[in-house]
Amino acid sequence: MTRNKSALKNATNLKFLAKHLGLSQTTVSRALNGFPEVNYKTRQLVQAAAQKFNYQPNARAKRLATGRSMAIGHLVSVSKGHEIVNPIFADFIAGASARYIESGYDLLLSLVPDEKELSAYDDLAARDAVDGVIIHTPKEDDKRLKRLNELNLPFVVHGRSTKSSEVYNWVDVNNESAFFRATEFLINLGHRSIALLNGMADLDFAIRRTKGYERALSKHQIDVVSDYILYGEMTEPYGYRSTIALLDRPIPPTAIIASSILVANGVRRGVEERGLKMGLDISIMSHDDDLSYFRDESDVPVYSVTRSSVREAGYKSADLLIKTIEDPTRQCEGILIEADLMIGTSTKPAKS
Amino acid sequence: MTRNKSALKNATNLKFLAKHLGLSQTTVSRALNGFPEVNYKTRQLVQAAAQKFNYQPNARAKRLATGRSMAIGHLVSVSKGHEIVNPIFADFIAGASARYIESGYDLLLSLVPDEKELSAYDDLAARDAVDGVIIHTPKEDDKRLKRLNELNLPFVVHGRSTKSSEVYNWVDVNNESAFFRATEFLINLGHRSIALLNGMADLDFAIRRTKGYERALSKHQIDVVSDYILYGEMTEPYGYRSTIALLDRPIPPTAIIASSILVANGVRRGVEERGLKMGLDISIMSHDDDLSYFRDESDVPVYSVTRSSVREAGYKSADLLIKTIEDPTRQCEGILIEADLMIGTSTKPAKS
DNA sequence: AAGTGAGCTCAAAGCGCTTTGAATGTGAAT
DNA sequence: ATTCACATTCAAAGCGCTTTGAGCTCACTT
Repeated sequence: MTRNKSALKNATNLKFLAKHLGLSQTTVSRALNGFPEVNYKTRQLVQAAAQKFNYQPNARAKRLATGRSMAIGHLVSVSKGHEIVNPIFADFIAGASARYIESGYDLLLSLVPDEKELSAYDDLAARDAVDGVIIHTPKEDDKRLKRLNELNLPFVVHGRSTKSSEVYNWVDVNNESAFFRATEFLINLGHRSIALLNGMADLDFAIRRTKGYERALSKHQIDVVSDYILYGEMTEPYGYRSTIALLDRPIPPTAIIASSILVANGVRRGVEERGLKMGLDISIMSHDDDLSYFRDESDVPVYSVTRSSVREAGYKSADLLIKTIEDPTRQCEGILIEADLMIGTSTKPAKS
Repeated sequence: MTRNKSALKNATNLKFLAKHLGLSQTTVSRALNGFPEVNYKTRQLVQAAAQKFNYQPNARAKRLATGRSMAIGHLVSVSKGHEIVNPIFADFIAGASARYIESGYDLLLSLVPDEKELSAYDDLAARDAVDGVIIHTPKEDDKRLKRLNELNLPFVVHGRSTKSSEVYNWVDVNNESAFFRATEFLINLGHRSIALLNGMADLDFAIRRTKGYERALSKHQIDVVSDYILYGEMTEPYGYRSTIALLDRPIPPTAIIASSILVANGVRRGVEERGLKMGLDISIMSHDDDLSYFRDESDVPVYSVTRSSVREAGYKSADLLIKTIEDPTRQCEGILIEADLMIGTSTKPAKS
């Protein structure tokens, strides 16, 4: 083990400042933290001196003294083998980070292997390293919720865990309604065989999406063909491969709904490789997380999509978590975000 | 200000453990931290008890006592207006995080608005919140390097800052050579008018890429047409728009080099919209950061690319930073990664 | 003149660890 | 029996902040 001397990066500490001002540490600390019992003039002097010496309270000491970590944990689990980082992740984090900065929280990020997912939360709690966590991509019955409630660590789920019996905070897009509307929109255009390229089958949002899709079909007396519902990791190649497979069937679908814009890109590739025109020969819809690096600024959007900003979801999740941390008596809350339905050129009436 | 009582999430602290064992805190601490002066049997007992009570030293207290934050900062600057999070970021972080976990560091992430970029480092240093930082997407003469050296905060640059006179650690892909090879590869296929869809013009890597591209042209006595070099935010729509513009010129290029696989996707969209066949009618190359959600697992790769794993760069950057933090006397080091040239179906000999 | 209370300020006690420097016990060497 | 070295262990002093509880002034009542 290293026996490191503290490098003392910043010599301007409270002690120094207090001595310099001829005041006690108590008064200086209170002056800077906005306590009312400090004389106006004293506070002015203290603030001026703090400014002058660029004094910032040492984060480590502050955390120990207050018993608060002023940090939020984001654990992202990565499966061994196919180590895919969800591309929506970056935008979600961007939204959350903006909210954290407003309240002075740090964002602690950790990518953990699948199998260590649960114990990673135990560690975090035992070390008391964060004041709360955000749960990403929950399963239909996610074990993490129970564990976190037991650990008494505040958390917010991005998404939901339908079959979990836990009480918890969540922020979610109305996936069921979004995919219901997308499907119905295609049905109203005359499409009868509509394929769904969904995410991984054990994820809660994927299940809700299927549900919305099936509800629309049922409503219009269209049989659900289980062959038309595919599940997989939402990558561009997945969209491509699935599309090729679908188009090569004896009876190919006339419309495809993709679970993300990345998948939709793969779908387009497949469609074009088979010499078809998107929109004209086959309609394509997608869910769109409004990712910054995929944003479509053109006047007429390319894809017809159900759109919902994942960055906004990040901001709202962070907001809810902070409220929960700062008021432990607070009731759990769920925030449901409705997606917008945007019509682009990728959907056209079905050929008759 | 809140006057929060410490919630005391985990009652199993050192004091408790020591009392329980009938030992001093000193001995328990040393037993757990592997100090040699602890009796073998005592250590066994201590470790057993720690295990039993799931004792983990409180992170806040440990940090204050050791004077180390055990955290690395990643500041990502986001421009107001077009708030784009670089998509390679997620994979880079994944690589870095893996290395941090090995050594017990936390990863502190913060997205700061452009204009606060420098002061954000000051804050981090003054609060003494991290032991080091990683610099993302450096400019050709990046002000951050000087600032960090002044602050005496260890750092590693992902990329380089060619015109900076600072001494610093870096991990970079050999962009110049990669784009030289890509360009020469196209030239050898008979292409003479080759467009380059580069990243933002003030970024160091973009400048190096242009340099490699121009060097290849010069070597083969081909005039550099400045109209053929475009700069922009590396998104899919940028690839698309630029391609349309290029193809609609009186003399369109016969080959296009894209700066990222995301841009290449846009290029393909433009090419196909103009009714051309990728490879056959126009050759496309790209740089490929081997992003997890874009990975092309097919036998014959779609794109011809210069490939270099950004995740690996993340791991190496983290490794270099940790070494620097743990040995402050260490000399600065630069790690240059060569990209692989992979031939796909998107490049064919130029039509004569 | 004594009593009261508001307004400020302070010394000191944590927060839960690590680390220093001293103390103890043990057996070998003198 | 005394000394010395070695192996263990411990009490106490930080780390740099926040917060408690007390104290000191000064103005204002009664």
